[in-house]
Amino acid sequence: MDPAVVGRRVRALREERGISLSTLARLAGVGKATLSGLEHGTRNPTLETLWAVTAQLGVPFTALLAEPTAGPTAHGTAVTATLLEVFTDTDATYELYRMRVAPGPVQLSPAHQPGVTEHITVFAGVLRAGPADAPLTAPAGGHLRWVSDVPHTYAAVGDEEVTASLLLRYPRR
Amino acid sequence: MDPAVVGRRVRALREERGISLSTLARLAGVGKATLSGLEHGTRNPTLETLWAVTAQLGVPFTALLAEPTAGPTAHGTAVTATLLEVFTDTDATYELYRMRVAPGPVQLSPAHQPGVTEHITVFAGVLRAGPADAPLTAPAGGHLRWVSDVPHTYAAVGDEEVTASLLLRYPRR
DNA sequence: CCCGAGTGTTCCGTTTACGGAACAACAGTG
DNA sequence: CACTGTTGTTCCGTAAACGGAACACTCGGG
Repeated sequence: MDPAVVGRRVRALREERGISLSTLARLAGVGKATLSGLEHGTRNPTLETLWAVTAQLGVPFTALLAEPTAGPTAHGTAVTATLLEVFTDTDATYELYRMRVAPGPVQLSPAHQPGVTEHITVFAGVLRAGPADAPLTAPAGGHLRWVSDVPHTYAAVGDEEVTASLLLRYPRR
Repeated sequence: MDPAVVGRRVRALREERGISLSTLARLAGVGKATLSGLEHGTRNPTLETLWAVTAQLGVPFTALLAEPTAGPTAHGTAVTATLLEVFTDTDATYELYRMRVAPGPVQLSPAHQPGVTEHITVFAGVLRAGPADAPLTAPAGGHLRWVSDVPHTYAAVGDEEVTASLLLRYPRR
Protein backbone atom coordinates (compact mmCIF):
# COMPACT_ATOMS: atom_id res chain seq x y z
CA MET A 1 0.00 0.00 0.00
CA ASP A 2 1.23 3.31 -0.94
CA PRO A 3 1.10 5.87 1.84
CA ALA A 4 1.15 8.58 -0.82
CA VAL A 5 -2.28 7.42 -1.97
CA VAL A 6 -3.69 7.71 1.51
CA GLY A 7 -2.12 11.12 1.81
CA ARG A 8 -3.64 12.36 -1.41
CA ARG A 9 -7.07 11.21 -0.30
CA VAL A 10 -6.80 12.87 3.06
CA ARG A 11 -5.79 16.09 1.41
CA ALA A 12 -8.63 15.80 -1.09
CA LEU A 13 -11.16 15.16 1.65
CA ARG A 14 -9.87 18.05 3.68
CA GLU A 15 -9.95 20.53 0.81
CA GLU A 16 -13.34 19.21 -0.18
CA ARG A 17 -14.54 20.44 3.20
CA GLY A 18 -12.76 23.73 2.77
CA ILE A 19 -10.85 23.37 6.01
CA SER A 20 -7.20 24.26 6.41
CA LEU A 21 -4.41 21.94 7.41
CA SER A 22 -3.79 23.92 10.56
CA THR A 23 -7.35 23.76 11.81
CA LEU A 24 -7.79 20.10 10.92
CA ALA A 25 -4.63 19.33 12.85
CA ARG A 26 -5.95 21.26 15.82
CA LEU A 27 -9.40 19.65 15.66
CA ALA A 28 -7.96 16.18 15.33
CA GLY A 29 -5.48 16.83 18.10
CA VAL A 30 -2.40 16.00 16.05
CA GLY A 31 0.62 18.10 15.21
CA LYS A 32 0.69 20.09 12.01
CA ALA A 33 3.95 18.39 11.12
CA THR A 34 2.23 15.05 11.47
CA LEU A 35 -0.64 15.98 9.23
CA SER A 36 1.61 17.63 6.69
CA GLY A 37 3.81 14.58 6.51
CA LEU A 38 0.79 12.33 6.27
CA GLU A 39 -0.67 14.21 3.34
CA HIS A 40 2.67 14.16 1.57
CA GLY A 41 3.05 10.45 2.11
CA THR A 42 6.42 10.98 3.74
CA ARG A 43 5.24 9.41 6.96
CA ASN A 44 3.89 6.06 7.91
CA PRO A 45 1.02 7.08 10.12
CA THR A 46 -0.04 5.36 13.27
CA LEU A 47 -3.45 3.83 13.77
CA GLU A 48 -4.13 6.46 16.40
CA THR A 49 -3.22 9.27 14.05
CA LEU A 50 -5.26 7.95 11.16
CA TRP A 51 -8.19 7.40 13.46
CA ALA A 52 -8.11 10.91 14.83
CA VAL A 53 -7.92 12.47 11.39
CA THR A 54 -10.54 10.33 9.68
CA ALA A 55 -12.91 10.71 12.61
CA GLN A 56 -12.62 14.45 12.32
CA LEU A 57 -13.28 14.22 8.60
CA GLY A 58 -16.31 12.04 9.27
CA VAL A 59 -14.98 9.32 7.02
CA PRO A 60 -14.40 5.64 7.73
CA PHE A 61 -11.02 4.12 7.03
CA THR A 62 -12.59 2.30 4.18
CA ALA A 63 -12.97 5.49 2.22
CA LEU A 64 -9.23 6.02 2.42
CA LEU A 65 -8.16 2.52 1.59
CA ALA A 66 -10.85 1.72 -0.91
CA GLU A 67 -9.82 0.30 -4.22
CA PRO A 68 -6.25 -0.82 -3.75
CA THR A 69 -7.31 -3.32 -1.11
CA ALA A 70 -5.03 -6.16 -2.09
CA GLY A 71 -7.63 -8.60 -0.95
CA PRO A 72 -7.93 -12.05 -2.42
CA THR A 73 -8.01 -11.03 -6.02
CA ALA A 74 -10.14 -13.68 -7.46
CA HIS A 75 -9.31 -16.87 -9.13
CA GLY A 76 -8.78 -15.91 -12.70
CA THR A 77 -8.25 -13.27 -15.26
CA ALA A 78 -11.74 -12.06 -16.10
CA VAL A 79 -13.05 -11.69 -12.55
CA THR A 80 -11.54 -9.34 -9.99
CA ALA A 81 -13.14 -9.48 -6.57
CA THR A 82 -12.21 -7.35 -3.59
CA LEU A 83 -13.30 -8.34 -0.14
CA LEU A 84 -15.04 -5.39 1.44
CA GLU A 85 -16.44 -6.76 4.63
CA VAL A 86 -16.82 -9.88 6.69
CA PHE A 87 -19.53 -10.03 9.27
CA THR A 88 -20.62 -12.90 11.40
CA ASP A 89 -24.13 -13.33 12.66
CA THR A 90 -25.58 -16.01 14.82
CA ASP A 91 -26.47 -18.29 11.94
CA ALA A 92 -24.07 -17.42 9.17
CA THR A 93 -20.95 -15.63 8.04
CA TYR A 94 -21.14 -13.13 5.19
CA GLU A 95 -18.42 -11.98 2.87
CA LEU A 96 -19.16 -8.91 0.86
CA TYR A 97 -17.14 -8.31 -2.29
CA ARG A 98 -16.98 -5.69 -4.91
CA MET A 99 -16.66 -7.51 -8.19
CA ARG A 100 -15.53 -6.56 -11.64
CA VAL A 101 -15.87 -8.82 -14.63
CA ALA A 102 -13.86 -7.87 -17.66
CA PRO A 103 -15.37 -8.60 -21.06
CA GLY A 104 -13.92 -11.72 -22.55
CA PRO A 105 -13.93 -15.43 -21.91
CA VAL A 106 -16.23 -17.10 -19.42
CA GLN A 107 -14.74 -17.48 -15.98
CA LEU A 108 -15.28 -20.81 -14.25
CA SER A 109 -15.23 -21.01 -10.47
CA PRO A 110 -15.14 -24.22 -8.46
CA ALA A 111 -17.91 -25.24 -6.06
CA HIS A 112 -18.01 -23.99 -2.51
CA GLN A 113 -19.08 -25.88 0.57
CA PRO A 114 -22.69 -27.09 0.70
CA GLY A 115 -25.26 -24.44 1.57
CA VAL A 116 -23.22 -21.47 0.44
CA THR A 117 -25.26 -18.94 -1.48
CA GLU A 118 -24.15 -16.07 -3.68
CA HIS A 119 -26.01 -12.81 -4.07
CA ILE A 120 -25.00 -10.45 -6.82
CA THR A 121 -26.20 -6.96 -7.51
CA VAL A 122 -25.19 -5.60 -10.88
CA PHE A 123 -24.38 -1.91 -11.02
CA ALA A 124 -23.05 -1.54 -14.52
CA GLY A 125 -22.89 -3.75 -17.58
CA VAL A 126 -24.71 -7.00 -18.14
CA LEU A 127 -23.67 -10.08 -16.20
CA ARG A 128 -24.29 -13.69 -17.03
CA ALA A 129 -23.51 -15.87 -14.05
CA GLY A 130 -24.67 -18.81 -12.02
CA PRO A 131 -24.45 -22.61 -12.07
CA ALA A 132 -22.34 -23.73 -14.97
CA ASP A 133 -25.18 -25.71 -16.50
CA ALA A 134 -27.82 -22.99 -16.09
CA PRO A 135 -26.40 -19.47 -15.81
CA LEU A 136 -28.66 -16.47 -15.29
CA THR A 137 -28.46 -13.03 -16.83
CA ALA A 138 -28.91 -9.67 -15.14
CA PRO A 139 -28.60 -6.14 -16.53
CA ALA A 140 -27.46 -3.09 -14.57
CA GLY A 141 -29.58 -2.88 -11.47
CA GLY A 142 -30.42 -6.54 -11.63
CA HIS A 143 -29.87 -9.10 -8.96
CA LEU A 144 -28.77 -12.73 -9.10
CA ARG A 145 -28.85 -15.41 -6.47
CA TRP A 146 -27.94 -19.05 -6.50
CA VAL A 147 -26.63 -21.86 -4.35
CA SER A 148 -22.96 -22.05 -5.15
CA ASP A 149 -22.13 -25.58 -4.07
CA VAL A 150 -21.75 -26.46 -7.71
CA PRO A 151 -19.26 -25.12 -10.23
CA HIS A 152 -20.42 -21.75 -11.50
CA THR A 153 -19.46 -19.20 -14.11
CA TYR A 154 -19.12 -15.46 -14.48
CA ALA A 155 -19.14 -13.63 -17.79
CA ALA A 156 -19.68 -10.12 -19.01
CA VAL A 157 -22.27 -9.87 -21.79
CA GLY A 158 -21.25 -7.44 -24.46
CA ASP A 159 -18.02 -5.49 -24.33
CA GLU A 160 -18.75 -3.39 -21.27
CA GLU A 161 -17.02 -4.25 -18.01
CA VAL A 162 -19.41 -5.42 -15.33
CA THR A 163 -19.40 -3.85 -11.89
CA ALA A 164 -21.30 -5.67 -9.20
CA SER A 165 -21.45 -6.46 -5.54
CA LEU A 166 -21.07 -10.07 -4.55
CA LEU A 167 -22.24 -11.42 -1.25
CA LEU A 168 -21.26 -14.89 -0.11
CA ARG A 169 -23.29 -16.42 2.68
CA TYR A 170 -21.70 -19.29 4.60
CA PRO A 171 -24.25 -20.92 6.88
CA ARG A 172 -22.87 -21.85 10.26
CA ARG A 173 -22.03 -25.51 10.31
CA MET B 1 -10.69 3.64 18.78
CA ASP B 2 -9.38 1.09 21.07
CA PRO B 3 -6.24 -0.65 19.83
CA ALA B 4 -7.10 -3.57 22.11
CA VAL B 5 -10.16 -4.25 19.97
CA VAL B 6 -8.07 -4.38 16.82
CA GLY B 7 -5.65 -6.65 18.59
CA ARG B 8 -8.32 -9.08 19.66
CA ARG B 9 -9.67 -9.28 16.13
CA VAL B 10 -6.28 -9.91 14.63
CA ARG B 11 -5.69 -12.67 17.10
CA ALA B 12 -9.13 -14.13 16.43
CA LEU B 13 -8.57 -14.05 12.67
CA ARG B 14 -5.17 -15.62 13.03
CA GLU B 15 -6.38 -18.45 15.27
CA GLU B 16 -9.35 -18.94 13.00
CA ARG B 17 -6.88 -19.79 10.28
CA GLY B 18 -4.94 -22.06 12.60
CA ILE B 19 -1.68 -20.23 11.98
CA SER B 20 0.80 -19.42 14.70
CA LEU B 21 2.00 -16.00 15.72
CA SER B 22 5.52 -16.82 14.67
CA THR B 23 4.61 -17.90 11.17
CA LEU B 24 2.20 -15.04 10.60
CA ALA B 25 4.93 -12.63 11.63
CA ARG B 26 7.32 -14.27 9.21
CA LEU B 27 4.80 -14.33 6.37
CA ALA B 28 3.82 -10.72 6.91
CA GLY B 29 7.43 -9.69 7.22
CA VAL B 30 7.08 -8.10 10.63
CA GLY B 31 8.80 -8.87 13.89
CA LYS B 32 7.26 -11.26 16.34
CA ALA B 33 7.50 -8.58 18.99
CA THR B 34 5.50 -6.27 16.77
CA LEU B 35 2.75 -8.77 16.17
CA SER B 36 2.64 -9.82 19.79
CA GLY B 37 2.32 -6.22 20.95
CA LEU B 38 -0.28 -5.56 18.31
CA GLU B 39 -2.44 -8.46 19.40
CA HIS B 40 -2.16 -7.38 23.02
CA GLY B 41 -3.12 -3.84 22.18
CA THR B 42 0.03 -2.52 23.82
CA ARG B 43 1.21 -0.93 20.61
CA ASN B 44 -0.13 1.65 18.30
CA PRO B 45 0.55 0.00 14.99
CA THR B 46 1.69 1.72 11.86
CA LEU B 47 -0.28 1.75 8.63
CA GLU B 48 2.47 -0.29 7.06
CA THR B 49 2.33 -2.91 9.81
CA LEU B 50 -1.44 -3.18 9.74
CA TRP B 51 -1.37 -3.43 6.00
CA ALA B 52 1.17 -6.22 5.98
CA VAL B 53 -0.71 -8.24 8.56
CA THR B 54 -4.19 -7.81 7.16
CA ALA B 55 -3.01 -8.53 3.64
CA GLN B 56 -1.51 -11.75 4.85
CA LEU B 57 -4.76 -12.64 6.57
CA GLY B 58 -6.66 -11.86 3.40
CA VAL B 59 -8.82 -9.37 5.21
CA PRO B 60 -9.44 -5.70 4.50
CA PHE B 61 -9.06 -3.10 7.21
CA THR B 62 -12.80 -2.91 7.31
CA ALA B 63 -13.00 -6.30 8.91
CA LEU B 64 -10.84 -5.06 11.75
CA LEU B 65 -12.56 -1.77 12.29
CA ALA B 66 -16.05 -2.86 11.45
CA GLU B 67 -18.75 -2.11 13.91
CA PRO B 68 -17.31 0.74 15.93
CA THR B 69 -17.10 2.80 12.75
CA ALA B 70 -18.89 5.84 14.04
CA GLY B 71 -19.99 6.46 10.52
CA PRO B 72 -23.21 8.24 9.73
CA THR B 73 -25.50 6.12 11.84
CA ALA B 74 -28.71 6.54 10.07
CA HIS B 75 -31.54 8.87 10.45
CA GLY B 76 -33.73 7.44 13.12
CA THR B 77 -34.39 4.89 15.74
CA ALA B 78 -35.48 1.83 13.79
CA VAL B 79 -32.80 1.92 11.11
CA THR B 80 -29.10 1.67 11.83
CA ALA B 81 -26.82 1.97 8.84
CA THR B 82 -23.05 1.72 8.84
CA LEU B 83 -21.09 2.98 5.91
CA LEU B 84 -18.85 0.18 4.69
CA GLU B 85 -17.40 1.50 1.50
CA VAL B 86 -17.42 4.43 -0.84
CA PHE B 87 -16.19 3.93 -4.35
CA THR B 88 -16.21 6.34 -7.19
CA ASP B 89 -16.46 5.32 -10.78
CA THR B 90 -16.46 7.41 -13.87
CA ASP B 91 -20.22 7.75 -13.99
CA ALA B 92 -21.37 7.43 -10.41
CA THR B 93 -20.45 7.27 -6.75
CA TYR B 94 -21.55 4.32 -4.65
CA GLU B 95 -22.04 4.14 -0.93
CA LEU B 96 -22.35 0.70 0.52
CA TYR B 97 -23.99 0.30 3.89
CA ARG B 98 -24.71 -2.53 6.18
CA MET B 99 -28.22 -1.92 7.46
CA ARG B 100 -30.18 -3.18 10.40
CA VAL B 101 -33.85 -2.48 10.85
CA ALA B 102 -35.23 -3.12 14.29
CA PRO B 103 -38.79 -4.41 14.55
CA GLY B 104 -41.18 -1.63 15.40
CA PRO B 105 -42.55 1.49 13.81
CA VAL B 106 -42.06 2.37 10.17
CA GLN B 107 -39.03 4.52 9.51
CA LEU B 108 -39.52 7.39 7.08
CA SER B 109 -36.56 8.75 5.17
CA PRO B 110 -36.56 11.97 3.15
CA ALA B 111 -35.94 12.08 -0.59
CA HIS B 112 -32.43 12.16 -2.01
CA GLN B 113 -31.21 14.04 -5.03
CA PRO B 114 -32.77 13.16 -8.39
CA GLY B 115 -31.45 10.00 -10.00
CA VAL B 116 -30.26 8.35 -6.80
CA THR B 117 -31.12 4.68 -6.62
CA GLU B 118 -31.11 2.31 -3.67
CA HIS B 119 -30.30 -1.37 -3.88
CA ILE B 120 -31.02 -3.57 -0.91
CA THR B 121 -30.13 -7.19 -0.36
CA VAL B 122 -31.87 -8.75 2.60
CA PHE B 123 -29.84 -11.28 4.57
CA ALA B 124 -32.11 -11.96 7.51
CA GLY B 125 -35.69 -11.09 8.41
CA VAL B 126 -38.33 -9.66 6.14
CA LEU B 127 -38.04 -6.08 4.96
CA ARG B 128 -40.73 -3.81 3.68
CA ALA B 129 -39.22 -0.74 2.07
CA GLY B 130 -39.43 1.59 -0.86
CA PRO B 131 -41.35 4.68 -1.94
CA ALA B 132 -43.66 5.81 0.84
CA ASP B 133 -46.75 5.34 -1.34
CA ALA B 134 -45.77 1.95 -2.75
CA PRO B 135 -43.33 0.02 -0.56
CA LEU B 136 -42.04 -3.38 -1.61
CA THR B 137 -41.44 -6.49 0.48
CA ALA B 138 -38.48 -8.84 0.41
CA PRO B 139 -37.68 -11.91 2.53
CA ALA B 140 -34.21 -13.09 3.45
CA GLY B 141 -32.23 -13.44 0.27
CA GLY B 142 -34.50 -11.02 -1.53
CA HIS B 143 -33.50 -7.87 -3.27
CA LEU B 144 -35.16 -4.46 -3.55
CA ARG B 145 -34.41 -1.56 -5.81
CA TRP B 146 -36.06 1.81 -6.28
CA VAL B 147 -35.36 5.37 -7.26
CA SER B 148 -35.02 7.22 -4.01
CA ASP B 149 -35.72 10.77 -5.07
CA VAL B 150 -39.02 10.53 -3.25
CA PRO B 151 -39.63 9.98 0.46
CA HIS B 152 -39.29 6.33 1.31
CA THR B 153 -39.80 4.00 4.22
CA TYR B 154 -38.08 1.11 5.95
CA ALA B 155 -39.81 -1.36 8.19
CA ALA B 156 -39.17 -4.83 9.56
CA VAL B 157 -42.02 -7.25 8.94
CA GLY B 158 -42.63 -9.50 11.90
CA ASP B 159 -40.61 -9.32 15.08
CA GLU B 160 -37.25 -10.38 13.67
CA GLU B 161 -34.59 -7.77 13.14
CA VAL B 162 -33.71 -7.25 9.50
CA THR B 163 -30.12 -7.42 8.32
CA ALA B 164 -29.43 -6.13 4.86
CA SER B 165 -26.93 -4.44 2.64
CA LEU B 166 -27.88 -1.06 1.26
CA LEU B 167 -26.23 0.41 -1.76
CA LEU B 168 -26.80 4.03 -2.72
CA ARG B 169 -25.90 5.04 -6.23
CA TYR B 170 -25.35 8.73 -6.89
CA PRO B 171 -25.06 9.39 -10.62
CA ARG B 172 -22.41 11.89 -11.47
CA ARG B 173 -24.02 15.24 -12.21
C1' DC C 1 4.72 50.31 4.21
C1' DC C 2 4.14 47.68 8.27
C1' DC C 3 1.57 44.71 10.87
C1' DG C 4 -1.29 40.78 12.33
C1' DA C 5 -3.49 36.49 11.05
C1' DG C 6 -3.70 33.12 8.36
C1' DT C 7 -1.58 29.58 5.21
C1' DG C 8 1.67 25.09 4.89
C1' DT C 9 6.58 23.47 5.45
C1' DT C 10 10.75 22.39 7.97
C1' DC C 11 13.57 21.75 12.10
C1' DC C 12 14.31 19.30 16.34
C1' DG C 13 14.04 16.94 20.92
C1' DT C 14 11.14 13.36 22.90
C1' DT C 15 8.62 9.40 22.55
C1' DT C 16 7.79 5.03 20.77
C1' DA C 17 7.12 1.44 17.15
C1' DC C 18 10.20 -1.45 14.91
C1' DG C 19 12.82 -6.11 14.16
C1' DG C 20 16.40 -9.26 15.99
C1' DA C 21 17.82 -11.87 19.69
C1' DA C 22 17.33 -13.96 24.01
C1' DC C 23 14.05 -16.13 26.79
C1' DA C 24 10.85 -19.55 29.39
C1' DA C 25 7.41 -23.05 28.59
C1' DC C 26 5.79 -26.95 26.28
C1' DA C 27 5.69 -31.23 22.93
C1' DG C 28 7.44 -34.89 20.63
C1' DT C 29 11.02 -37.38 19.72
C1' DG C 30 15.45 -40.97 20.48
C1' DC D 1 16.93 -37.85 30.47
C1' DA D 2 18.78 -34.66 26.82
C1' DC D 3 17.82 -32.92 22.28
C1' DT D 4 15.21 -30.42 18.82
C1' DG D 5 11.56 -27.77 17.37
C1' DT D 6 7.84 -25.45 18.49
C1' DT D 7 4.89 -21.96 21.01
C1' DG D 8 4.46 -16.65 22.58
C1' DT D 9 6.66 -13.08 25.57
C1' DT D 10 10.23 -9.77 26.89
C1' DC D 11 14.52 -7.16 26.34
C1' DC D 12 16.95 -3.70 23.79
C1' DG D 13 19.32 -0.70 20.25
C1' DT D 14 17.87 1.64 16.18
C1' DA D 15 14.86 3.98 13.24
C1' DA D 16 11.18 6.95 12.86
C1' DA D 17 6.54 9.03 14.09
C1' DC D 18 5.17 12.34 17.23
C1' DG D 19 3.94 17.41 18.77
C1' DG D 20 5.77 22.10 19.51
C1' DA D 21 8.23 25.84 17.80
C1' DA D 22 10.33 28.41 14.28
C1' DC D 23 10.03 29.40 9.62
C1' DA D 24 8.78 31.60 4.94
C1' DC D 25 4.89 32.94 2.60
C1' DT D 26 0.42 35.24 1.25
C1' DC D 27 -3.36 38.05 2.23
C1' DG D 28 -6.24 42.19 3.92
C1' DG D 29 -6.24 46.63 6.83
C1' DG D 30 -4.73 50.68 8.92
